[in-house]
Amino acid sequence: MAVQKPSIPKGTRDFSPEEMARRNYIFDTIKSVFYRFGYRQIETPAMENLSSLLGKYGEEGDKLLFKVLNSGDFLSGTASQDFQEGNLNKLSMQLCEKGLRYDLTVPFARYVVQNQGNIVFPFKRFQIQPVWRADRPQKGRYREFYQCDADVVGSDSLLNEAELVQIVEQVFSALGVAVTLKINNRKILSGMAELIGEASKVTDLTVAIDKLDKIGIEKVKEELMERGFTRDAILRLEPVLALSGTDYEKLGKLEVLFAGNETGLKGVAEVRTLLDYLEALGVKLSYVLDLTLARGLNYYTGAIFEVKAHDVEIGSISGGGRYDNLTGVFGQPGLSGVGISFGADRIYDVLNQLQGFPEDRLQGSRILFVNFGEKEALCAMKMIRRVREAGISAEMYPDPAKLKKQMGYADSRKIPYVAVIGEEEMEKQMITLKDMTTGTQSMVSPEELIQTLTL
RNA sequence: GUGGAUGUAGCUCAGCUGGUUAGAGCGCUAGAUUGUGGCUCUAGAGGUCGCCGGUUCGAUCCCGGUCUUUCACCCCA
Repeated sequence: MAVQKPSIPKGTRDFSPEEMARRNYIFDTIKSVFYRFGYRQIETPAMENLSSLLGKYGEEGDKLLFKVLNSGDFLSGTASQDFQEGNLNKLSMQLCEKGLRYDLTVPFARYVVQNQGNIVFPFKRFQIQPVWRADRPQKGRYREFYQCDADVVGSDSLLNEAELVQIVEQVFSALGVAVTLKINNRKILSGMAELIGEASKVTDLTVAIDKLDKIGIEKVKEELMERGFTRDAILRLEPVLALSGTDYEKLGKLEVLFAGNETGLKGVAEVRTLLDYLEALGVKLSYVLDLTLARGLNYYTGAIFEVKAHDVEIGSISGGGRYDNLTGVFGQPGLSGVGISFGADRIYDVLNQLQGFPEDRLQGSRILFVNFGEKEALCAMKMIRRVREAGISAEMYPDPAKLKKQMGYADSRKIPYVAVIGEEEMEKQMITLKDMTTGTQSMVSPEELIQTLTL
């Protein structure tokens, strides 16, 4: 067979032991916060039925779904006419009935409806799994990446939102990353659309104004024109976007503008309540009401969140919001949910740039036992059993290689201690223990060895 | 999906506006040091110059295509 160059698909990555140690540090930190807030873990399959996925993420989202080709005779049921005419949508539905999950929220909604008989509401679950998007990769954007989601369904209370903000606070304070949480509300955005007489174009409006701080007001106006907004509508929008002051001041001004605008006023009231909660709770996280924050996923109906890291140029590292009827499309209407999602891969990139990983906690074995040959190795293995029973990670060099080589192995693996058991040590029932950081070594008893390593 | 860059040793990169043997640093292997890592010195291994095709007496270099990586846009974590 011809030798082929090893490679992996575009936008995917391998993770080395060092990278996994760092990734697990992130996962463990997030997980422990989730547990602390009473969330419990579930997992769902990598593949969902395509019908569960399609139509949940908007037109763009549908295009980014990875579809899985049917097994067996996947051409049966297709018509050659469709191939000739290039009816891609129809064909893809016939060729693929499964797709890789695009996020964790929609599979969760499916899970909730499918298992509604066994779920006690309100249901708090978290989920840490990879998701896949057929996007063109670039900085901080991969085709396979991990999300860490915590969601509550079956409760309308804004206390849930307040809890999610605290989760964000605790996760990033534990990781030592300075961030700002942007808060907005989809009802405010709907109110804006209504206010300017373009109620049917909420999505177009949000996509455009989301770019405000990036491209400036003039470009946003241009884009709105392109998206078919009237000059008059844009004129009326401008003062809303220009609202300034503290969060509460902005809310006050909005309230005046929204007079008689039911949806808009409801959004203002929700944000006000949330801000009140956060203040009463003494939340130290930096947060701000950002009226231009939109977020693309079109299933959000209430609060929306997005987290930006300070000091690092990267897209949002976390986001979420409330969705009132995601379970409705699966046949269980009236269940409101709210959740937050942490982008583990981007958080990794941020911590990497900030050199924020606690390297000392991320290593492997604490001690390496040198291999001098069959008899000595067996004796060392016995000692290793005792060391491991004491809860210390230990390993032996599996081959009787030159001592220099074994030492070099310990050095490159950053193993802090090396134990040498040769003929002399076997006779005396002692171990030569070398401290690799200081370079000193001494003869110790098995008990002393364990004691040294336990410190 | 649109537009721009990129690909030479395991890694980071040189390579003269197309010429005979493609280099460096780091890493790796061995030795100096047969029971002691890091530092030093010595030697060595390692390349179909991303892949396919074209132009040419001759291509790592020029042209076309393709794939990879990467940047911006769209969109998004």
